[in-house]
Amino acid sequence: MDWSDSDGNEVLDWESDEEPGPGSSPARVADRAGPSDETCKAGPSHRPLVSHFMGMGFSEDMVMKAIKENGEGDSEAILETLLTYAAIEKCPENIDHSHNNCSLASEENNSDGDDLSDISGFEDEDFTMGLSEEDKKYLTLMEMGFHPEEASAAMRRCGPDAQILELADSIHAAEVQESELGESTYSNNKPESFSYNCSRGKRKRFAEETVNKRRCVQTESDSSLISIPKPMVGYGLPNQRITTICRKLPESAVGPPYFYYENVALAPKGVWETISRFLYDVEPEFVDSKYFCAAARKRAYVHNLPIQNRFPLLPIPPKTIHDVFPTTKKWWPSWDPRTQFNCLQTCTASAKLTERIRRALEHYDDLPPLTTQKYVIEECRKWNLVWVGHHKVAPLEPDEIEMLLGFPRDHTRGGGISRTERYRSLGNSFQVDTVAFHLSVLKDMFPNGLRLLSLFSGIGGAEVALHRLGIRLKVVVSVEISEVNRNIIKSWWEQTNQTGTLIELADVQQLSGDKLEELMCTFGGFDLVVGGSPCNNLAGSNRYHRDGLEGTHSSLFYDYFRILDLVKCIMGKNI
DNA sequence: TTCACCATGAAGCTAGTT
DNA sequence: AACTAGCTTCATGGTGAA
Repeated sequence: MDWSDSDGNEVLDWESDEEPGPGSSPARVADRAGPSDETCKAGPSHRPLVSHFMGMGFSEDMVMKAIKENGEGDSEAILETLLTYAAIEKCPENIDHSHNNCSLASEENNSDGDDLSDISGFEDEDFTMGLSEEDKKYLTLMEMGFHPEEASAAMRRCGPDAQILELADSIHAAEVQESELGESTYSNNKPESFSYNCSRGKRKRFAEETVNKRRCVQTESDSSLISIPKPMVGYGLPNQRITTICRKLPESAVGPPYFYYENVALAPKGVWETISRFLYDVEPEFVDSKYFCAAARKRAYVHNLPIQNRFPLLPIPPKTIHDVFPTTKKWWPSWDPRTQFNCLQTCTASAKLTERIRRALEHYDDLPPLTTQKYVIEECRKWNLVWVGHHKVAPLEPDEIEMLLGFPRDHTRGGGISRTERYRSLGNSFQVDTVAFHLSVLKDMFPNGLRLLSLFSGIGGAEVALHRLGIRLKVVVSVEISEVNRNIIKSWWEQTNQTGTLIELADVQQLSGDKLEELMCTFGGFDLVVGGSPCNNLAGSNRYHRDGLEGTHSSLFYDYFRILDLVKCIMGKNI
């Protein structure tokens, strides 16, 4: 059986997509290799300093020039200059400006190396505007090629006032210590016991190994807790000028197929460790959609996609409440400081609550007492209420939520779906712009379209994202338990005049190996396996059954893994 | 301490049917 | 009028991170 693309026009080099290319971090690559012998060429007076920076991966010429510019005394300034040089050197050829509206103007302004104000590496002020100094330091560390967790850990160790150089040193020191102890938390080559390689006969061993893995969770979770990076920007945001982060995937994680798994970031302790362990030790990418739209949505994504040359969907959505809903500005009281929404959930505020708020405010003109303000703001934050009149708040309408999440207007409207059901479906969905940004790297790889296996499809967030990216959907096998959601996808499929094939199935648990093999025989395999399994038992807002990954609904994650693993095996990478 | 969180389930409501 | 099914409303708390 030939599992290559049926069109025979997409021969991908699956092994090389994460190789350090021209866009990879000089800091990172050299860091791993250790200081080079070339250090000796540096002048005697500068030698320790030059070695230090060359050890971080900067070229000798660059270091010498930076020292000359700043003098030897100010290491922090030298480092900033070096980062600027690195940015200038890499930007034009490594960032694909054709896909986004990234302007080179500010880069030109910085090209003399004197203006270091933009060290955070962002062109679009939108994204840096709200960031604290601490956040900016974090981003700088990431641009230097450090892993998000390394950066977070160093910032915890060194405190909020630590300078970049001190933080970088701290990370190096930690690495040295780890290597001396013979264990590396962030190592690309994890111990054998952690890996789970797909191989012949694996399907038979699946159940047994799954149980063993589950058992491992309790004992290992304490020693390798994943910390959530702050700011929650993942491997970078749109219009970020420097994308130097380079990650090396564990061998067993490399496709085909590509996979993309999503769930709530703030899951109970140990959950993401378990998910990551199952999904071939790929570390989650934590992203808050507040950087992509006007509503927060803290999620983690485990995927084996390349992270270079991502581009955002256009038009870029507005990121403040006032920009999205200009009419609310008229009624927005000065004492309500919100500029963005909290997470759009599956339930909305009751009419009684909005009435209680109206009554609480009716006796005051403009400035109610602080206790009233506090009460109203608290409820507004909790339920994402907007001001629609004097002293009058209201929950967001379903079509407004559709817009915020990046879906076409009326995507969930009609077809017999109730209003409550719309809220629930939307609350459970992807934020399309965020997911599309991550999936955008597939556009150049699959110019003729791709074959998608979409598990827990919901209202088709992944499908909509790929479509909006202009990626043709040759085949979509969508598995979704809810009939109304399946109808929504089918309706969208017809309305958008798709030319591919859509197959809708109801239950991931019923998707057997045989059925999967049959589908893959028909279509020649899948290029991408997307899924966001239920979060019911993980979400903080569930006060009844927050039972973790073993909960009734959330344990369906294991079906995502089971199916992905089957696809990997059938695609035959190791057969 | 404060804040946020893809929720749940019982009770009430409503439209349709007999 | 009585019944039913499906939908809406309402009240409810704990965990984890900063």
